[in-house]
Amino acid sequence: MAESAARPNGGKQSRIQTENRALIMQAALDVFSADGYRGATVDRIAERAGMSKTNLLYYYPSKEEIYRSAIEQTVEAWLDPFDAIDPDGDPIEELRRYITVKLKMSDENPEASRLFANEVQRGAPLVGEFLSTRLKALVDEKVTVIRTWIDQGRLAPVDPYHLIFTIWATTQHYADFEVQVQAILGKQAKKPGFSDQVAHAVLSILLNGIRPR
Amino acid sequence: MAESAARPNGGKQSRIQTENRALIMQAALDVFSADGYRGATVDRIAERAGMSKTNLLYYYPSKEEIYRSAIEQTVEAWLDPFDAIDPDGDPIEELRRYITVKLKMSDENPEASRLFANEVQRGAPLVGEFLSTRLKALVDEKVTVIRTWIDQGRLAPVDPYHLIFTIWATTQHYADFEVQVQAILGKQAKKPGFSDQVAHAVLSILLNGIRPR
DNA sequence: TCCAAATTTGACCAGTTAGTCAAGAATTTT
DNA sequence: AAAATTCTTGACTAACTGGTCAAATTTGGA
Repeated sequence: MAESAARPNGGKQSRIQTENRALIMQAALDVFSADGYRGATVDRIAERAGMSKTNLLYYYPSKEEIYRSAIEQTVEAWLDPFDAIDPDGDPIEELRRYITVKLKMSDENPEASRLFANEVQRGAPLVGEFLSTRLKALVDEKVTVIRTWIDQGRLAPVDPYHLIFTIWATTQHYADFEVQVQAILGKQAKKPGFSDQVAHAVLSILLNGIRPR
Repeated sequence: MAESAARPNGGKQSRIQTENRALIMQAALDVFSADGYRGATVDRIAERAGMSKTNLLYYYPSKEEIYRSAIEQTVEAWLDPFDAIDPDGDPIEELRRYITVKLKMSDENPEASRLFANEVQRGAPLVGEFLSTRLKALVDEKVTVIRTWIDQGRLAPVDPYHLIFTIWATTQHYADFEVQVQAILGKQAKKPGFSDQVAHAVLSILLNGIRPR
């Protein structure tokens, strides 16, 4: 008897499984991030993945499951560099590195950023739980680190929560509002060195502020 | 012969017209900002506006037209305070005022912010033209102003474009990621003085930076 | 090669959606 | 008050959507 594709044998995936699941995830990222959960159609995701809708539903049992997988994948990738902020490192260097990594992620995988943004803007029906438990705990932890740095005089006395929000906002903006950035900057936003230029400008503003010195 | 409601007589709107159009626009803002263009349904907008779908379609001929109206309204409100940045004012004061106003807009009308964000993230099918013409021109104008301020030594030498993006990103974040902010800050994010607290923190970071002085 | 399992698909179904239509109810004008 | 206009609605349609099913095709190991 043919088993569900989710677990064809002892948890191992065949070559075809691995390939097709990867194709589906990439297509899901593209379509969900562009059209939102309700706006996306399984047909479109299938077309983008180069297979029939029926076949796609052989690998993932429902639209919601495809979405859930795509979101989970995105969230994990999103958390890693934040978690990596080192309490024992130099504050400015740690934040510089985090901002640089996040800008790079926005540049290289803007669809993931938009998918997550879309989910949160919808009211986070799926990741709401995650936000108020795991993410909140992690943020609280980093906030303590930042407070220590401030107490040691190694960082200006800013509200750590809003500092984190400001970093998230700024770095995500270049993915989420990519079209707007390109409309305003023109073709320069597509040139090779652009992401370095962004990193330099953003770091300059967040590190030094805009008040003349 | 009954004429289209769009122009019942010489352009004047009856009391009922005015009332219902306002109801529809508010409902459209709510629903489109939560579910996106494709995810929103005319039925839901009508329900939210407290009338039948058929009646709603009497006032706006199609879903797209409802969306277009809501977007246009939002864009206009969004442009005003940016346009108001005064070349002859004090740079820090002008930017402080702009940031404060934008934060207030995010606080008071987060739906509008999310509607616009959603449109841009979708690839700006409707406002794309606006972004690369009118908005670009306005941004270029303000960039010149900021450059002058920098040349006069009244502002730190930052890239004006990215300064503007940073301000937009940060101020919009509190509307677009409202759920995330609340999940992390808890109930404190709902208290009366919260928006002032946000304004203070964001201004402190953007004006002074986070490097210790 | 042969066969069982895995993969793929077209036809189909039930529910939803944008928009139409004709007719009834409310409001304004005369 | 009567007539004309504006407003409102339920019933309907055609297109689309998520998901099922049985049958065909392909794959990989013995």
